Amino acid sequence: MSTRIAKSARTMRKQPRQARSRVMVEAVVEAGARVLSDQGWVGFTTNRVADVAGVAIGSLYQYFPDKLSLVEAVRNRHLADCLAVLQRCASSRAPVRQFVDVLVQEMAAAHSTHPGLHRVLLDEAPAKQDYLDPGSAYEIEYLQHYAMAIAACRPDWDPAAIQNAALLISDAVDGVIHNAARRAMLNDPALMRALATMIELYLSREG
Amino acid sequence: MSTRIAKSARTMRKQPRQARSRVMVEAVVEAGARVLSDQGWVGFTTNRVADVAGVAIGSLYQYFPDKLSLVEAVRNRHLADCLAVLQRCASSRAPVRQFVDVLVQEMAAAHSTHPGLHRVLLDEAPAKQDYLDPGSAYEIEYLQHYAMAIAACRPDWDPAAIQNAALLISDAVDGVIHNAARRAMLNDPALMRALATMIELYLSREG
Amino acid sequence: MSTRIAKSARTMRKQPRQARSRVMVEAVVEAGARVLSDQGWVGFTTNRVADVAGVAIGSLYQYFPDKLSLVEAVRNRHLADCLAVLQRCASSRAPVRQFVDVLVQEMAAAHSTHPGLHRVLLDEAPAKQDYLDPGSAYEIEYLQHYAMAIAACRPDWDPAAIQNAALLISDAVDGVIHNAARRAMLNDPALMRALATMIELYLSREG
Amino acid sequence: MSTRIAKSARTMRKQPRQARSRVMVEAVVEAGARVLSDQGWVGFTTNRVADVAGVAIGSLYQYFPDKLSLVEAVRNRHLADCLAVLQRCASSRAPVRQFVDVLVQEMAAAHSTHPGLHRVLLDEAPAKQDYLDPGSAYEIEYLQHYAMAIAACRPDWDPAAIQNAALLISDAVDGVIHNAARRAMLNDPALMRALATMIELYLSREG
DNA sequence: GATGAATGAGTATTCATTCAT
DNA sequence: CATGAATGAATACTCATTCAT
Repeated sequence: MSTRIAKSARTMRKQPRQARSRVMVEAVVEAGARVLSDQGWVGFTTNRVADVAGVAIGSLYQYFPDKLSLVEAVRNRHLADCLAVLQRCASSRAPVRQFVDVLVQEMAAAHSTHPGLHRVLLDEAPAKQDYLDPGSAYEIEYLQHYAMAIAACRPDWDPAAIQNAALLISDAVDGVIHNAARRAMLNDPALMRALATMIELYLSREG
Repeated sequence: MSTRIAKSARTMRKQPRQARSRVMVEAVVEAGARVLSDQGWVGFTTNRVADVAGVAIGSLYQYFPDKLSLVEAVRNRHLADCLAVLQRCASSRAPVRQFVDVLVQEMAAAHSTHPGLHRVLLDEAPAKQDYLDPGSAYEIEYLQHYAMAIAACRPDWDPAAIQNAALLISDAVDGVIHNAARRAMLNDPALMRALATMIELYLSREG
Repeated sequence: MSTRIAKSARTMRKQPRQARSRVMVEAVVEAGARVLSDQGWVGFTTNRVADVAGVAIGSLYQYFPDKLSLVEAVRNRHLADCLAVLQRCASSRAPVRQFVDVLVQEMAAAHSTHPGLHRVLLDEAPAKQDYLDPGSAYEIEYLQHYAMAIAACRPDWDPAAIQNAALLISDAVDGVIHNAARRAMLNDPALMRALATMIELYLSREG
Repeated sequence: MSTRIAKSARTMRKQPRQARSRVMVEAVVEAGARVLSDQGWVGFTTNRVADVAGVAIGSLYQYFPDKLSLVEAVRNRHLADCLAVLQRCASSRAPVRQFVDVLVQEMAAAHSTHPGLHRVLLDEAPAKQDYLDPGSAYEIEYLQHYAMAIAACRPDWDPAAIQNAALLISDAVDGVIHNAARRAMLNDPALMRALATMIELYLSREG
C-alpha cells in the first residue's frame, strides 16, 4: 500500500481526484500498453498515446511529468498482473505437473491482451541507469516471485538451485511466450503443451 | 543462391565492384551491428553508423538506399553466423547430450561479440508488414536449420513433433541467452549448464 | 481619476465588490510582482502566479481577462510607489544636495523589496504597439513627476532643459539602480554615494 | 586567439569549413542579434531566427548545439564591438572632455544597429548559474575595459575609486543609451550632450 | 565516386485559457 | 462564485535523406 503511494509519488505529477480524471488516467495507461505492445518503443510517442486514449496531449502531461513516468505506470500495471499469476501458482501447493500447467496457461493468458508488452518493457523501454544491472526493481521482484513459486513445489532444492531455476524458467517461458505472441501462436495447444512438458521435466528431475 | 541475389536486389543500390567499395560496405555493416547491439534500435542512426564506420554519410547512401536495407544487411550477416552454428551441431551426428552442449556453448559464443544484436534484430528492428508473419524469410530459414539439427539426433520423431520442438527449443534458447546477455551472465556456467540440461531432458524424453 | 477608471475598464473583468474579492485581487497582484521580480518574464506564468497567490487559476481569470491585464495591474501598483517617492522629493523644496540624497536613497529602497520588478516591467513585459512609443502612459507620468521634482530645485532652468534633465537623470538612476539590484549591490554605500554625487554635480552646474 | 577557439569549442558543434557554411553561421548570428534586439528573449525562438536568417532549422542546429550557445555567439560578437569602442577611447590619451565625447558618441553608434541587444543580453538572456554573480565573464571583461579607459584620463585616482567610477559610469551610460534606444532618441543631440556633460563633470571633479 | 552541408517533417513538452462541476 | 481538469497551439531539438561541390 505505502509502496504503491511512494511509487505513484515519483511517477505522477498529481493524484487524480475527481472521477473524470481517474478515468482519464486509466485510459492513458491502457492506451500506453496497447501502443507499446503494438508499435514497440519507437512507435511509442506521447501524442500517439494521447490520440489512442482519446485525450488531449496536455491532459496526459497533467498527470505524467514525462514519457518515462508513463512507461513506469504501464510497467507497474503489467508487473502486478504477472505477480498475481505467480502468486496463484505458488499458493496452489500442487504437484509439479499441475503447477506448471497453471503457470504456462495463465502466463499465456496474461500476455494475450498485449502480446508484445512484456518484451518491450524488458528490452526496449529505457534503460535509466540500470540497463546492465540485473537488479532493476522490476526484475528483482519478478524473479523473487518465480523463486517462491518454484520453492513451493521443490522444497527439497537448495536456494542456489532455486535461484538458478527461477532464472532459467522465467527466461525460457518468456522467450517461448513472447515469440509465440509474435507468431500469433499463443493459442497453439501443442506448443504450450510442449513448453509445459519441458519445464515439468526439468523441475521433476533428480538433482 | 537465387535467394541471395533476389535479396541483394532489394537491399543494395549497387554491387560494390572494386575492392575499396567492398571494404567500405563491410565496415558499414560491422559498424551497424555494433551500434545496433550497443545502442539498440533507438540509437541506430545512419549518421552514427557512418561515423563509427569512418565513412561519410553520403557514401553509406551510395550503397544502401535507406536505413532499412542497412538493417537487412546486418540481419543477413548475423543469420549466416547462427546457421553456421546449427549446421555444425546438425552434422555432428552426436548423441543428444553432446549435441545440446555444443549448441548452447556455441550459441552463447555467437552472441558474445554483439550481445544485444540478435534480440534487437528480432524484436526492435521494424516490423513493417511481417511483424505477425510467422513466415519471414529470416525465421523460416532459422527454424528449418533447427529442425534439421533436431532431426539429426532424434530421427525417430515424426515431422510435426520435430517442428514443434524446433519452435520450442529455439525460442527457449533465445529467451535464456538474450536475457543472459542483458544481465551479462553469458559466461555463467551454472545457467548455461541448466539450460543444456533442460533441453537435453526434453529431447531425451520418451515421445 | 478618469484615467484610473478608464484603465481599470481595460484591465479588470469586473470590479471586486466584496471584501473577499478585493483581498484575492490584492494577493494575486502581490504574487505577480514577486514572480515577475524573482523569475523574470519567462517565469511569469499565470498558473504559477495563481499558485503563489494561493488561489485557483480559474479565480484569477475571473478578475483579469488575460495575462497582460495582470501585468498592467502590477505595473500600476509599482508606478504608484515610484511616484510617491518623487512626490516626496519634489515637495521637500530642499537644496539640490538634499534632494538628490533623498531621491537616490528612497529609489534604492523602493526597489529592494522586488529588486527585479522595475526592470522587467520596463524592458521585458511586452511591448506590443507602444514599444517604441516614448509616450506610453506609464512613462509619461513617470517623467512628468521627475520634471516637477527637478523644477522644484532648479526653478531657474527653462522647461526644455528640465525635460532633458528629467530624461537623463531618470534613465541614469534607473540604469545604476537596476544593475546594482542585479549585482546585489543596492546596499553598497560607495556606489550610491557616487550616483548621488554625479547627479548633484549635474544639477548644480551653471547652465 | 586561443581564447577565441576555446570559446568556440564550447559553443559550436563543429567549425564551419566550407565558405558556404561560414556565410550561413554569420547569417544566423546576425539574425539572432536582430531577433533578440527586436523581439526580446521571449520572441527569440530558434525557428524564427532560422527563418530570418533564411536557413532551415536543421542547419542552425548543425552548428549550434542548442539555443544557449547561439546566444553565446551573439553575445561574444556584441562584446567584441563594445570592447573595441572602449579600447579606442582608452588609447586616445585625450583630456576628459574629449574622452567622454568619443565614448558617448561611439557607444550610441554601437547600439544603433541593434538597439535592444545590449539590454537583452544583460538582463533577459539567461542566467546560467551566474545571474546574481557580478563576475560573469562577460561583465568582468566589460568593466575591466571601462576601468582601463577611466584610468587613462584620471591617472591620479586610486584603484578603488576607478572601479567605483567604472561601475557607475558604465551603468549610467547603459541606462541612458538603452532607454534612448527604446524611445528612438539615440540621435537626439541634446540628450547625448547632457549625458556627456554629466559624466564629464563627474570625472573632472576634485576627488 | 566521395563528401558533408542543408533540409524539414516529426517528437517531447509547456502554458494561456476555457468550462463543466 | 470558486475550482482545477482539459485543451492544443507553439517551442526546442533530432535525424533520415538529398545534392551541390
